[in-house]
Amino acid sequence: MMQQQQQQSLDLGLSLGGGLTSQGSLSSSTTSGQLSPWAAALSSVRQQQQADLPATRASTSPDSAAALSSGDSHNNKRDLERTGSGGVRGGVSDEEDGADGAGGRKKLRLSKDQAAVLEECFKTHSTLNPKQKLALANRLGLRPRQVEVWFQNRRARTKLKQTEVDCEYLKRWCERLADENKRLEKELADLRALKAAPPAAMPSSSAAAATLTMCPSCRRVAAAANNNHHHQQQQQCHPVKSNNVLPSHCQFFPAAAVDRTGQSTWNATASPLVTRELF
DNA sequence: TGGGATATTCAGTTTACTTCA
DNA sequence: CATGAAGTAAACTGAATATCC
Repeated sequence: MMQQQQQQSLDLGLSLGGGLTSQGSLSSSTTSGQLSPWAAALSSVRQQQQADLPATRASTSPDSAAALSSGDSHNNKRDLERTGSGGVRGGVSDEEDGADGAGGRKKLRLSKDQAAVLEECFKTHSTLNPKQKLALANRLGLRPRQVEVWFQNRRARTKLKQTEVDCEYLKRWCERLADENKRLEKELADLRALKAAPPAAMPSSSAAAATLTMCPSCRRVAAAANNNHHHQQQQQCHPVKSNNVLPSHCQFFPAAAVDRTGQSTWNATASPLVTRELF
């Protein structure tokens, strides 16, 4: 038995799921010392092997408690099997041993403590291996299947939130591109107007060309003669290299799109979630 | 190497329950 | 207080995929 427990403690925390590894906000906070949820789960396994009814069960719904009290070994054995795609419709498959004879699917509402523990564990690992699942279930007085379902739904919620963040990012990026497009069209119109200017204003075509300047960095062309170009208005296109950040108009596909460090060009409203690789 | 069995995850859906007007 | 709509989350289904034998 002790060997099994030691093996469990070795196994726990070693199966980081690959499903959401791109979501650094969930895993980045993890440090080597943050396996306490699993350690606690393990210790609870040891405790509950000696105690039949853990206190946390009082907070679970009647059907859950009934299912548990109706015979843990039976339930655990069944839960180790998958309910599977061929499972009985309506959730009766989980309750068929007398927990809810009426046949209707009763829904458990997790207590705050249970939810907190699950959240804590989810921060550490977004997926569970079977031993982790069992340990958590024992600690919380839930069935392994319930823990498994909770993690599935939690992953789905996380993904949904991340999708919302991505959508917001794309929306803002689209707005920026539209602005940039508008500006370029205006610039093109200016150039065409300049080219079509009457010779009276321009003594020669070479003289006209001489009045055109180009920013060496952004390669934007403008007439130096008039002060309309932003280079004159802003003194310089890229005035001071204070922060090594290119101006926005030079960032058609900004580093933010592939930068996972959060250096987004629109991070003024930095989201709590991570900007994903979008391109 | 191909195929069946099994396990796991995910996307989508259903449904019990809660909240609020 | 009763009620129905809307929202939330637990639970389910089926498909895809990986691994083992």
